[in-house]
Amino acid sequence: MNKPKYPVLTVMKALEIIEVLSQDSSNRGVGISELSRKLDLGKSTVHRILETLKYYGFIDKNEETNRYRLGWSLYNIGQMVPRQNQLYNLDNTLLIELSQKVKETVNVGVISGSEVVIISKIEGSAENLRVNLQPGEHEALHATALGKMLISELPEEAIRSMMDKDRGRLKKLTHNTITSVDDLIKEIEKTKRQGYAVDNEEFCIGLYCMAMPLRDYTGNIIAALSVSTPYARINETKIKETLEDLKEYSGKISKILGYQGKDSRPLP
Amino acid sequence: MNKPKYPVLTVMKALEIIEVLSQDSSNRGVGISELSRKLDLGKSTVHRILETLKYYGFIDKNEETNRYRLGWSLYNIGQMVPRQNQLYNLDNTLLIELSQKVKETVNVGVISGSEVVIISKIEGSAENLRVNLQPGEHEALHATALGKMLISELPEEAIRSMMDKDRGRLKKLTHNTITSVDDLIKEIEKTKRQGYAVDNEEFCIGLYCMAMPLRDYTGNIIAALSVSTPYARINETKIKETLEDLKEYSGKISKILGYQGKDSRPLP
DNA sequence: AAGGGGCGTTCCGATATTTAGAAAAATGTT
DNA sequence: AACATTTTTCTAAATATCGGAACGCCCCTT
Repeated sequence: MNKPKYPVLTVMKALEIIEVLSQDSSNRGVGISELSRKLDLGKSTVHRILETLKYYGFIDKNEETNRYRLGWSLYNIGQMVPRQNQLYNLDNTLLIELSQKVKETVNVGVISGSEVVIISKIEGSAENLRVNLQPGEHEALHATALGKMLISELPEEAIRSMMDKDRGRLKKLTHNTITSVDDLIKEIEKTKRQGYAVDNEEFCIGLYCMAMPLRDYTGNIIAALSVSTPYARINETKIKETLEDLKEYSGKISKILGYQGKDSRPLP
Repeated sequence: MNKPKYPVLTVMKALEIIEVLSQDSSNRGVGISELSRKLDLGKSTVHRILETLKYYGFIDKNEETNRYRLGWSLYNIGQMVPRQNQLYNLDNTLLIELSQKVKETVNVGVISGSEVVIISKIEGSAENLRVNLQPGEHEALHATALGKMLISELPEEAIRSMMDKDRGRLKKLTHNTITSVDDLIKEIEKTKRQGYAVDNEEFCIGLYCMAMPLRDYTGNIIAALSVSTPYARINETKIKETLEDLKEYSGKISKILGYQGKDSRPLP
């Protein structure tokens, strides 16, 4: 991010103090002089800011040791962040943008039981040929790109137990549907390797789908984002472009959901 | 808490902005004009502060809607708070203080499996007669004040299943030990009502203990604090005084651990 | 299409606030 | 007990903040 045009220096100092305190691994707290040295500020300045932060509960002062550490209001406020940035609160702006870019239908789905549920759908702009999945609809995990993506990071055993098999076979929806659990496991392996899932007329004849994961602040896949295209419009370059776009937007949305990199789960 | 003597007004404004954002239940974010009205600040002022906060990731701006909400650094920093204030990082100052006040041995214990583990011990100053429990030692839950306190808020079923019974009886350590699970349940009820637990020569002849809960930021009992006294030194007034002191210090420590009152778990 | 209201953003001069430093008080160390 | 280090108080100088005014933008109404 670029610097603000008119930064408020005093606020910056306060935030930097908070940052230093948050990096304190000694767990003993940090003293005024230490902060003053680290941030190159006058001791009295640091003192004044610390007292102000303390008044709001953002930091605590240990009266015995005269050291400061993070306070519980920061914890409480921090807890509000995921709640304000949940998937269901997301506005559709990004989805609409993506759908306009790829000119196809865009879906967001989550796992519910052993099915995918569509929680958002933006219709593609190419209007004559499109799929009609409505938000709230449940679909099979094994036959959709969303589904494959959603289960891709579950342990193999969990996947096996989720599949409600009909005499050991998965429900066949088209001639392309993967019906053997072992094959599905292999497909999931491939999905994991590639980082995206494909449904090549496995759910519905004439429909090609690609999906990528949406991760939240824990780093887990909590939803998936897909682009559904009529098979007729599919070709090498379109696939490549769509995957690029999917990557961009799944990344953007994950960022809003708090995903911060490859392995964002806080250490124990 | 009392106001700082020399508050930094600019920082206060920034913190108040954060507080207002954290109270936003619309999940749509808050705009500049709204903040400006709520906090009675100039729009440009709010704008400048928001941009500064954004630069540090403390808040996020939705470029589509021009609204601001809490940012993920606040979440990350918030996550550091419990880690910096864990029970195990607690300095012993308060325990030492308490032990000097009551002139007896003070213990802190947690549940491990179906036993109490002593994680801190401060020896009493009255030196000739004292108990010798070392930190790390495991003791029975049903025969100690710490143990009773620790299980006091568990569901009855959990307590029953924790008690490893010897033919339906609890291990008898002294003639006072509670050996029937039903009696223990009744004792736990009493403990809950009183808010403190007692071990009246149930663990060891000649030893009287009182314990109170240590709660963390979730409001749960994560540890217990006890005072152990040789039976010989026990009398009505001493019990009363000790309970007062235990109350004061268990409160103080719980506060450090983030406990914020009767029901501190943040609302949904 | 034009006008009006709301909003966010830029910029600037007045001035109120912050700042550093010095010094006092408190704390800890030799 | 004297010293060294830290925190806290206080003040005068100056800097950085503030709100107002103006601009541009978007949306809604007329």
